[in-house]
Amino acid sequence: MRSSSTDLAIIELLTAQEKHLTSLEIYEAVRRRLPAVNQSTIYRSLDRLAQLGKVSVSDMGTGAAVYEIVGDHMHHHLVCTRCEKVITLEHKDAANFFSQILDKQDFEVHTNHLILFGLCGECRKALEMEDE
Amino acid sequence: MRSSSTDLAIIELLTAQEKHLTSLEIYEAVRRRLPAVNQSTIYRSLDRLAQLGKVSVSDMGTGAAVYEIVGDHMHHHLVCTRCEKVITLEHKDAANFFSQILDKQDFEVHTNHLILFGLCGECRKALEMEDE
DNA sequence: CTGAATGCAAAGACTTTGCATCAGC
DNA sequence: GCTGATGCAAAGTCTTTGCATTCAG
Repeated sequence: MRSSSTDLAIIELLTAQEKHLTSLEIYEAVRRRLPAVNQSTIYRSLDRLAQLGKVSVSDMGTGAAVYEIVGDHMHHHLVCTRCEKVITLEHKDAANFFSQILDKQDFEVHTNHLILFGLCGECRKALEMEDE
Repeated sequence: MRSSSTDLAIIELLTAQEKHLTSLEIYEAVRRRLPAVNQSTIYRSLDRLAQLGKVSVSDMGTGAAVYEIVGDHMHHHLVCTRCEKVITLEHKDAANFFSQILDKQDFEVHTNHLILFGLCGECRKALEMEDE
């Protein structure tokens, strides 16, 4: 049916990719398959998919939201603010932290896609060199 | 000196408040003291203060960034997505998580103001009632 | 005088919305 | 025909930028 053509294209795109994409990146990629697609359709489709819990939306503070498929294997991202590298953090490494919060603060964290900014090892070393 | 009048007004405002404010809220509050102040001045001032590490900027996914004073006592926020309540999470409760990431992933988290979304205890109970 | 901060208005980036149209049931 | 998805264009929101002006030192 027509209703799912855009949704489907997005789902397949995000499933094939393993990283988060901006709406613009998604728009450009989907347009290769559906040349007539409009950007507002992408936004509407993404909203729908987010509502259904099929994609996650995060704001990385860059002005543009990023979208990612919600798979069975939940994970988070460590973003290096110097080299922009994105490192995956397995959910199990955060699960303990989240359950501690539930115990101590009686608060159930729902964030299904945590993004932490900082410095990766290489950039830390590079910065140390610079300081000398 | 003139250079600090806006900066100072913002610092004092954010110090008096204990929560994060949007640039618009800051603009409107500062305008009560400095009626002629321009919104772009607020943005430039906030940039400056963020650069100096005096305020933290976070994106709560609402489209508008929120700003908060960086005090000596670092903390994070748990935001209930149902009742909008904001709970403070002491940094020491997150420090362990961050140092684990440093050990395991060789990544130094710089996020000085983490915002986690989820459900507070009251809302969890309320939702359980609804389900019955 | 010089450099930094400001006001103002315009531009920019990202996203949403109103309305007519179109596909599928 | 009805319902939901789409295209198109306009508007909206938040933020940035260029340029002339103003202030402090």
